[in-house]
Amino acid sequence: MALQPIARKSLSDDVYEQLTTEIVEGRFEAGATLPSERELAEALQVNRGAIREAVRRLGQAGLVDSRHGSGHHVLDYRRAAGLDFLPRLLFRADGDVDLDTVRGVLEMRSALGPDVARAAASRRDDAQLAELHRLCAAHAAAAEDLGEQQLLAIAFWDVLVDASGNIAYRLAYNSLRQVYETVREAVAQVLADEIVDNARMRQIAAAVRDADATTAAEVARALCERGRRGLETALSLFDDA
Amino acid sequence: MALQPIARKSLSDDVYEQLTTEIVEGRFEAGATLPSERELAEALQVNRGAIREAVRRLGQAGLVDSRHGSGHHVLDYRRAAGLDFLPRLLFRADGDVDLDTVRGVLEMRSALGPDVARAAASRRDDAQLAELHRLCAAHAAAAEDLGEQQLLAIAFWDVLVDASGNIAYRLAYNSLRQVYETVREAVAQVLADEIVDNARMRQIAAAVRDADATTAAEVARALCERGRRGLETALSLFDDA
DNA sequence: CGAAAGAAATTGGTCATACCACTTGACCAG
DNA sequence: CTGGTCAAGTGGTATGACCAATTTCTTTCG
Repeated sequence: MALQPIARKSLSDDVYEQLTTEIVEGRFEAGATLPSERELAEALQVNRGAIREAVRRLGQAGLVDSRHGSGHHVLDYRRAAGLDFLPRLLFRADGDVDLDTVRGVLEMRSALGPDVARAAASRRDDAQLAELHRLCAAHAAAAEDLGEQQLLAIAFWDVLVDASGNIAYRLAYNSLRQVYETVREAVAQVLADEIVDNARMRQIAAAVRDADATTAAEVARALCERGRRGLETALSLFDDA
Repeated sequence: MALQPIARKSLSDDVYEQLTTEIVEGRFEAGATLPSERELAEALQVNRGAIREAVRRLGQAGLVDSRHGSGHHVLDYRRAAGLDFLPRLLFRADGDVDLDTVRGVLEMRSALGPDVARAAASRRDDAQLAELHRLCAAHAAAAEDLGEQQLLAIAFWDVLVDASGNIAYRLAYNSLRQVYETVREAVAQVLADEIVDNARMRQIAAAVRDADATTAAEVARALCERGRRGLETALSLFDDA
């Protein structure tokens, strides 16, 4: 593996992680009140400012509701958190990947992907079209290198999402991608069938070029389903073991 | 209008809003560096802690990248922000609603809604099923009261999303709903065709009961499309004016 | 002159302490 | 039962200081 920049985490990052973990794992139940900022500062041996920065972020993420004079009240993250919080649910307490979350992400991608391609076919501009074809060619040239093809496939979807001209798709894609990046290398083999499918990438690019929304959506659906089947196959082998 | 709780916003909330506005409207371009915390504190006449709380949230939202000793660097929110940031893009500088964002949200809903219904049909439990039917009945009883029917329709989808058993759908729904809530009353008339469609709600509930995923998805698609057509019709009238 | 080394300035990160503003609950007067 | 008062607890804001990483400028030396 290539060298990685050293991950520096500030104190409040650490506090944030600890608190989210406690909440997700139910040690602070919905409806409960967080310990006071002063108590948390004492317990975690950090300054109150660090606690406040972390709790503010909890509020933004939709995990707590802060009320002046009353305290920080824990919410049900399933009802109040947004898609940005999904990466935080990918790993469970024991460090294992939560497979239901992975399944959910792929299911959502299968629902969105076709419509992204459909929209891109009707709204793409020439620069995006050219970039799609360039990526298809690079992808073909990178055969035998799964990791590289995976990155190119990501870049391909990135352009497609841009071409869809839908800011909601753009932001949702960013959120899902954050989950994907976390486990990218680990799932490369599982998704290999999809990742190496240069033919379908080209078909999508061609359909987008021809403004053939129906074909673009249909091929995108088939492409996403390949990855999904790959995962289900891997999981079924897992269950047998 | 019913009495509303008084909205209190803290200083850091205000700072956060101002900074997001500046970034979204391009006065701080991607790649640029934010003024130092000390400068911001001086300029906005608040203490540095309030600035830090706000900037931390910018970092969590994906708008800036903070580097010790270097500064807070502005990112391209279109590429780095997640779906949680969508509500912040709903209103433009002049206070008008950004119609492209509304279009995008409805488009995304049309893509997800059918798959949510499909998944719900295969995974729902009895309690969720009963709740769906209860909401259908209440919705029928609330005819003539568009606002009430709108709330019941939201509750209906809420249960459906739960029943889908997909945490990604759950969180994405939460994000989209935050956008919807912001303009809920304003768009009730525009989406009226969908909101009053008790027949399709019942069809979905029935299909979910019968574990008929295909029908559930198909009817959900038709239902979402009604709302979308309502918006497009309203917008076309708008363009003529 | 140019590159390397070092010093200074700038910036984010952390800390301690104080005080203000709001909420809550207990108690009391009407 | 209502409304008022009060004290304790909690979040919100403010200062001022110092640490740590980075950037910029200056100096030094080949």
